[in-house]
Amino acid sequence: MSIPQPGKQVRGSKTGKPIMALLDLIGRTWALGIIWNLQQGAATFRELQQRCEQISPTLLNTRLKELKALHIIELKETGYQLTSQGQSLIEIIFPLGQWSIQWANELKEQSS
Amino acid sequence: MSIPQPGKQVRGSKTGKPIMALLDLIGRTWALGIIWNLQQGAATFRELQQRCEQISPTLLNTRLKELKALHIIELKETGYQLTSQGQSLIEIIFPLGQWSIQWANELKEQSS
DNA sequence: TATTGTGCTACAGATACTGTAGCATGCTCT
DNA sequence: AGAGCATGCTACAGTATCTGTAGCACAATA
Repeated sequence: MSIPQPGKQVRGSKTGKPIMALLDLIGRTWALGIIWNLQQGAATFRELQQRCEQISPTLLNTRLKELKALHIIELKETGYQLTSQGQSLIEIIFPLGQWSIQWANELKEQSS
Repeated sequence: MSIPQPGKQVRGSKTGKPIMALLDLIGRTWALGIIWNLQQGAATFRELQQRCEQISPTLLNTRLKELKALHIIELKETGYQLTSQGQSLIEIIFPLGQWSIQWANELKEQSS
């Protein structure tokens, strides 16, 4: 699967709109999970594998390459970590944690 | 693929944490794309197919079922539309549009 | 009755992901 | 030097997921 670069045709859109490249990227299995788990701080490859519970090393490496190529994460001496762009992305995504809790509660009510 | 319900084990996590169910859900191909395209207002099945450019009807229907089951979208007389929960979700996701534009610009600079 | 538009399904082929094993490299510690 | 251990990462077979084309069943309209 090719890396979804803004300006180019991506999976799901031929327009090259940045949002479509981003949606393609974070719509891939585990991409958001990896970013989410890097919130806790830098992690080595094997640490990340553990944080992500069930990810296969093959896929982890593929996603890491993509995220690196797009400057969302970078590999430093302490391990993989978010770049400043990655940081600003996660600040947007962060409220999802709170939202998901409310959502879970409402689903519980609606089903009872 | 089973529907990722908060409280249950999902793809990528055994803990049942709501955020993990949500990340599983929106990490599936096209899930975010569908939600994003419903911003513009309600759409019939075939309208949605067109907005999503290249989605297969099989997958579109699968995703719609999941999103319906989780009360993020609903089917009304005018077509599929976001529920109030879906609306609040998209308000969180909305800033991604702006972020992606900045990101695209920075990628352009960094590669030149 | 024929046409057009719905929502949706079947199914074969292509693509993406998992899980296990293990390689190559660089440490540290006898 | 040699043995252990941890690192990032790869190979590959098996499985799950997605695409693309065709078309069904139903309803409204002409």
